[in-house]
Amino acid sequence: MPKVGMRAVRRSQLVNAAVELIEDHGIAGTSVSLISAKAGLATGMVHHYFADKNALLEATLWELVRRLTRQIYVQLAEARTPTERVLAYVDGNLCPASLTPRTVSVWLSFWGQVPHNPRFARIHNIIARRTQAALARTLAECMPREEAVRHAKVIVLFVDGLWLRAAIDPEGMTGEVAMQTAHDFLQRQLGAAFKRPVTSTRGKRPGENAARKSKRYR
Amino acid sequence: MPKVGMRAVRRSQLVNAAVELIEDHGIAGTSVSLISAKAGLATGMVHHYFADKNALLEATLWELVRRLTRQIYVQLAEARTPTERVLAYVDGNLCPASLTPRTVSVWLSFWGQVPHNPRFARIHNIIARRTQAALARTLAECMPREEAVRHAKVIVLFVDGLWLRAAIDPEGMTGEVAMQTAHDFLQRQLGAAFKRPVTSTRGKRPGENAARKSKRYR
Amino acid sequence: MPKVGMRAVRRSQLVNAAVELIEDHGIAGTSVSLISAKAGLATGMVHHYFADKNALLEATLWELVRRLTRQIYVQLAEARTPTERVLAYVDGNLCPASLTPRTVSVWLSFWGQVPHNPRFARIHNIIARRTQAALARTLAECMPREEAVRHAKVIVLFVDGLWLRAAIDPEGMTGEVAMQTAHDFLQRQLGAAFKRPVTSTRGKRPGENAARKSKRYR
Amino acid sequence: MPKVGMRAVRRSQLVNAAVELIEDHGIAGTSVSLISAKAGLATGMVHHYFADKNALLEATLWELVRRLTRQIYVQLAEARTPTERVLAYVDGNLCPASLTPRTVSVWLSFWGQVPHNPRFARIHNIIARRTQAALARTLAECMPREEAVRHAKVIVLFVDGLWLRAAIDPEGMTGEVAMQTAHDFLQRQLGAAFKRPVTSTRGKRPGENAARKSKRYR
DNA sequence: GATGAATGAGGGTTCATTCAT
DNA sequence: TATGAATGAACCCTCATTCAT
Repeated sequence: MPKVGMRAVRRSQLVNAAVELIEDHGIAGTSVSLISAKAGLATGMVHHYFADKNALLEATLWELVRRLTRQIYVQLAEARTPTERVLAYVDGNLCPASLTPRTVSVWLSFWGQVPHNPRFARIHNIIARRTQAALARTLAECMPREEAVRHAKVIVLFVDGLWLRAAIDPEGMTGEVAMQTAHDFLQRQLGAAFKRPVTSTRGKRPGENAARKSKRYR
Repeated sequence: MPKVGMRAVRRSQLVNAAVELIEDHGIAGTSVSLISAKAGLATGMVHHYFADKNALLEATLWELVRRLTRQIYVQLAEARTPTERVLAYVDGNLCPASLTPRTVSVWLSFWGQVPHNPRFARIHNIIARRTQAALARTLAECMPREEAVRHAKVIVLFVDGLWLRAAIDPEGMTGEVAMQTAHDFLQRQLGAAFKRPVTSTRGKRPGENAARKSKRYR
Repeated sequence: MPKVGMRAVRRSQLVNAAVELIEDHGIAGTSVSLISAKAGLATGMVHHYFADKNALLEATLWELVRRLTRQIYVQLAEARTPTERVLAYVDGNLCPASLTPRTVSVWLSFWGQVPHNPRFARIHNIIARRTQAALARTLAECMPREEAVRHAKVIVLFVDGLWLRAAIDPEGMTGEVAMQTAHDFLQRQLGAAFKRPVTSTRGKRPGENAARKSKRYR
Repeated sequence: MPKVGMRAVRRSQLVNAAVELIEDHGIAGTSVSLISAKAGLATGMVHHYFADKNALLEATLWELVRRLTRQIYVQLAEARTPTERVLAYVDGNLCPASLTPRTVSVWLSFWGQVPHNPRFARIHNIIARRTQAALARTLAECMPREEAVRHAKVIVLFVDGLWLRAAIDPEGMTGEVAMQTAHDFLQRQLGAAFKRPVTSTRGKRPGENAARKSKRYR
């Protein structure tokens, strides 16, 4: 009889293998047989557990989302004030653990598919909307709703810009630089509302003690 | 003697065909035979005029740069003050003529190759450095050098963010919206230094009467 | 489970098809698609069972070595004295079963690749060394070691010369002629040490009753 | 009006370029465009001066024959006795100037084509017959005709064997080694008829002072 | 005489996918 | 559940040859 839970295990094996391969060779350089080989499985398994290559890639994209979300949770775990929570979002996206050249490269690969793959486009839009909404909600705690939305938009755009830059110039735009740039920006952008001195060592310890709170950023 | 000047003509044909195909199907979906077919040439011609597919793609990327630069020239033609020149840069990048879904899609395709293609990476870094320097130089006309550099960085990042967003959500982030968002942002970001009321209809007429001034953005 | 043992079967099919095609059209005229077609398989199979065309050709060369070795075994099976064993080597190389125009043609094709293919060069050198050593060992049974080595070298060179000649003039230099020429040569070259009257009909019956003895020529 | 003699000049340019390329990359790796490029001419010129690629290769083969013949002339120039003339033939074929890895490699390339190219086969047979006849004629000056023919055959085969070996193992079988091996062999093979002490430095100076005598080896 | 543009078939190779076992 | 054999279209690229200029 079939082993229980095999499905989840196998899918996870394949997805993780796919992430690594896309990091190294991009989506174009990642074939089904490479994925199954790296996962230690036979080629046939990919189509046994996924409808086709695209379905596997879609699951892979969700896995990326999950990983990034986890980083944000890590930061959120210790955030107490709205200001800190905004920072947590930004830092979760830009901390060295998130903004590695490899990670950024995978995201870039998927972005490149968006215009020709409605499924990917949909996922990205969901994420973008979710993120912006969460950010706006947080900001609304200490400023008028309208202003909060406007700021949320700007922050998301700025973070996206940092990611794109990191992808194109991984040496010049490391996680450290990106965080510093973002902090400076936030300081000026949010002005008085952003009182807290942004000097903490936050983002430097990707402590595993978090990842439990606030489904809001999921 | 064989027809003279064919080289330039054919290369141009092939590059333009490549742009169109990448707009429609991405780099992955753009094969050499499709390119030559769209250009109305035999498959062999691609390798007669380019070392390989990659060389053609590189030329294609430069063509994209050229097109974008031309839009910036269009805007610059009528810019008189530093403020207007900063706007010209931003509008050249975001005006509806530049930020079409198709154009954005091609750029995204090339960005996706950057981590695995040193040639593309080099080109993108050249452009980024060039752009930021030009912007900083312009801003330095009305503020301290250091501050100018800082603003230039932020503006470039913000524009990049807008492009990425436009790529992922072409409906929501049209050229018009992008320009408006950017103008609002600039207004706040540059503050007093940015006195001029940004309300012009600029960017809506991609007049061909320009493209002559200021080698600085070249 | 997939069919077991297919690997060996398919590789053999492909190698045999390659031999036939190279016999007929040379290596240059033997394409992967021709090979797979002659083997009754899809083109993809070649790269499923071999790293690339070169790996298939390498396996094909080893198959040729195997076939030639088998002929030598056939002759060795009935050899009792050192003299007879020397003759067995020579006859195994030159008997009509070995020295057909087609066989010679395939070898010539591979020789032609040697200067530009290190793998082929290596294989040929291995064979040459092996052969000469075996011959010298046998000759050493009835003459001083030094002399045996000298004779072995000469015999190998002479046999090579006969192969080259057979390749260039298959009509004039048939297996029969080659054997007779070699026997005359050996008679004179080895002189007294070569007492046995070389008149047998050996080599004319490629009996399949042998191929078991003496690992020495392996 | 057409420049006189251009034909010969151009053909020579192309043939020499072909020799160099085949030395480096074999016949398979030598394309028409490579040849014309190396000759400093346009691609079209090959088909202007030769019927097709094969005709050029044929001319190239004849050029190789010419070069080898010239080496034999060099040796023949100083040969006085029949014995010396036999040596001259052998040395002309094997002297370091003739038996370079590159030269041997080109010949091997052409041999590889022989079974599938009647034109090449014909040329090779002409040369072989010519050579053997000349050698037999010389030997007949100091031994019975029948014996001379037999020896001529053996010598030619042995020299061919040395070439093949040199092709497959250029390090081990240099011109020097080949000459020494051949001299030893001749000494023993021809025995009393071969009185002259073979110790001269012959073959070490490819003096250009010869190349005039005896059309017999042409 | 000389150029190199142009062709299109064919080269080796990779690939997602299917399926018998 | 799991294997990897099998397919064949499509990939990029090379080539000998022709031909307008």
